[in-house]
Amino acid sequence: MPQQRRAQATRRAIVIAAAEEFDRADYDATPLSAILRRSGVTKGAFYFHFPSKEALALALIRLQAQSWSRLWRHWMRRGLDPLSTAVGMTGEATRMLESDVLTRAGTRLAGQQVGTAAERHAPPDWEKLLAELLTRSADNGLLRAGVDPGAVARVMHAALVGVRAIGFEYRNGPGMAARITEIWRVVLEGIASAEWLSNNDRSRP
Amino acid sequence: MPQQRRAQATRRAIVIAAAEEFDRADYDATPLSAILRRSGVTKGAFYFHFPSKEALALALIRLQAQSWSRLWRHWMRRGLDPLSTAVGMTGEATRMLESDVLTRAGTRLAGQQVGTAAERHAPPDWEKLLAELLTRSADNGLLRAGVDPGAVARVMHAALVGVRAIGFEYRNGPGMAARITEIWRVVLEGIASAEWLSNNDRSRP
Amino acid sequence: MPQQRRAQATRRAIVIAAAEEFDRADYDATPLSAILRRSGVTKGAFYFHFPSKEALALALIRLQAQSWSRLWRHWMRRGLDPLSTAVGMTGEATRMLESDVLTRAGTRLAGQQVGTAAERHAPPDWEKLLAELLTRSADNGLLRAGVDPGAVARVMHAALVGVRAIGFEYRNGPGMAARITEIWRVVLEGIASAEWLSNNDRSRP
Amino acid sequence: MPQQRRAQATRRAIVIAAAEEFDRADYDATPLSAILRRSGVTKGAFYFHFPSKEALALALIRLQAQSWSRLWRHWMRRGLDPLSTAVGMTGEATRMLESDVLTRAGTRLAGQQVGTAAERHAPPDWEKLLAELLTRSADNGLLRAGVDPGAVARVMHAALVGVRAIGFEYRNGPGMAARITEIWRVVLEGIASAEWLSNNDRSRP
DNA sequence: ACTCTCGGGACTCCCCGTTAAT
DNA sequence: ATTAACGGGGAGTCCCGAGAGT
Repeated sequence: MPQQRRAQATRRAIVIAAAEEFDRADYDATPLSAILRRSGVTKGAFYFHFPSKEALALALIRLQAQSWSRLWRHWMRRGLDPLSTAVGMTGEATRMLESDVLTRAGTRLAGQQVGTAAERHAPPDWEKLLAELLTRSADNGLLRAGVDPGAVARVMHAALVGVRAIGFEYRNGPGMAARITEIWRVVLEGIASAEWLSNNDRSRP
Repeated sequence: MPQQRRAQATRRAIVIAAAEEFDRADYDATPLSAILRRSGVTKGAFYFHFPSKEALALALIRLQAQSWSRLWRHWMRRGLDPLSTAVGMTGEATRMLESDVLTRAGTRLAGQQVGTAAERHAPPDWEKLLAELLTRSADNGLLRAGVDPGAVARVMHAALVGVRAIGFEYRNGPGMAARITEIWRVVLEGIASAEWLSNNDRSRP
Repeated sequence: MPQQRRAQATRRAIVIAAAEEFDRADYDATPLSAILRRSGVTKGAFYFHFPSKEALALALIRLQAQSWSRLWRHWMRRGLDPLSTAVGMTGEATRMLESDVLTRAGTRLAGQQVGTAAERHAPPDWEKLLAELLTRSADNGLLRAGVDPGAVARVMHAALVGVRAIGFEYRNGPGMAARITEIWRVVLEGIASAEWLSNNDRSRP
Repeated sequence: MPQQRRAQATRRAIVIAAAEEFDRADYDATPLSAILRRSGVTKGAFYFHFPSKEALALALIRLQAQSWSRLWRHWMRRGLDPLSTAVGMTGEATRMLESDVLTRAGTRLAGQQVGTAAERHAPPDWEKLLAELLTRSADNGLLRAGVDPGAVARVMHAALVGVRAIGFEYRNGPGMAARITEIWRVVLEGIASAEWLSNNDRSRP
């Protein structure tokens, strides 16, 4: 166990270098050699830690799935009202995407056909999560009458994915987190109850 | 002249086969051989029409840019109010993405790092276009007071991109066009003037 | 058609170089690179002619199977008595193995697990062929009473294979063809009828 | 000493696993990893016991050479007449090949180019041994007049090797030992003196 | 002192986009 | 417009030692 100190470091180096490379290009367009060069790890060492390039990508995907799970649990436990939870959680998720290569690469890889669908196993389903939070918001009277929570969930999901894609591709403009804040501002204006809006005036940290 | 007839047909066959292949996988993951097999064109013939695989991809990107330009011109000429134009145009664009492989492949390729950025030359900037339409909408009193047209443009742009990405990746759920309609419905509720809303009741085909 | 002239030459060069290399070591122990170096053919050229290393080996196996078929047909048509046919045919086969690398390599490869058994398809069955010839010999009274033709066929088959293996491995001693002649001499002494022996005195060419 | 107990067991496990693997495929086609997996020994442990994969193979070859030596000594001491000794000894050798993986693998490896010829050092020379026994048989009047003992030795050697090769490759038919018995029957009919034959009627155990 | 984990690269086959010869 | 050839680079496997661990 203490023996594995060096091994752990090597494995970590591989994962980080891989994240940085997979963040720049597709799975297919990223040669293993680039990851090896960046991490300063030889082929032999790599294949000691991972059975294949694909396994490495799947590891990244799994890491990112875990990140989201942790994030969700954390926000659920904070005990905020569902609408604030949705806003806050998506905001933090976006900031994570901006700041954490590992999460970013994992998310990106999850959207490509790497490995069998089974191996990627159930990607984190933002749409369903948002639908739940918004339904509960409606039940608690945080949404205006007549607003369809499912529709709003789909809107926000699309916007989230879009912001991510724009952030990945264009890499300029307001920055992902700012964009998400802006989107919530516009959408909330149309769906949130007057009461919720007045209570959460201009606080979207 | 009769000679060029056949050349045109060959070129067209290549482009269509390429679109169908590039629509299924990334640029890198799509071997030229697959395109040749599908189009029934030999290697030699291909290299007569295109200097490289990359040039073919760039041709598809250019084609899609032209599609969008045509679409824009068309909707500008219809003389609708700017807000209806934005709604109608994005709807039709989405339907095109759903029905036309060529446009779809081109759009997808445009989002990957194929060729130098210069060669892809200015991608069609939906965000700017929407900003213009929405600014004019604000000037014409079609938006509620206090609504920031630029922000709305960014929201819709993100949503558009997101819908496209979701459609590409997940390939299930409401379908792109239905999603876009839904998004407009939610967003318009928050930004459109009461007058515009009453005039454009539930007509988002 | 005149065009294929060069292709044929290249293909031939590959096949011959492959035979020479496969004759020196096992399929697995023979790197493709050695074949390419020897033939002066580049990787690209090779893979234009053969889809894989395995396909090349299978081609050699097929070539050798054809050689044997041709040999059999030739000796069958000569109209000799069955016993003389068996003796003459095995002798010539052995001389072919000694002189022709192609046949030798093919025979050797056929005995290894290259490709699926189906792809190697029915190896030439010397044992069955010898059994037929010897049975006919018995029917024609060329064998002594009480001799079991099947048993003799198995003996000779084993001896043939053994001579081949010895020749491949040890590469010294009397030479394959001489060994086969010798074996026949010993065995015939015990099985051939007095009449046949006197008619075929010391003529084993 | 109690230490060496476990070491011996490990070494033995390696040797047996190696035999089983080398019996299935060529030296080159057998990865060291397969042997390690089968024996449950780690790479490090392996390289403690053997300096290289080749050394392991050579150990197997040596083991088999010793097996043969022991077999020879045993039959020499039995005091049978030389011809019966030859028959009995080859029979038992074949049965050993059938039943003992270790001997089988060693014999197989001895026939491949593993290590330098010097390292394999003088393979057990069946041909010479048979020649000696048969010469003595001739001297003792066990062979018919005019029979060349050396020729018969070469015949039987080839048959032996052939039977082994057939047994390795085809794995069907009468079984090695039965084939050897059959071969002796046919050959003896032609070479053994009437007296020997009548004394050793149908006893080839 | 002794295991054996971990790391090192050379080498495997082969697929790829591309060009030369025709 | 086609057939044929080119060679760089893809992932992955191999046998083996360096050096970290007990």
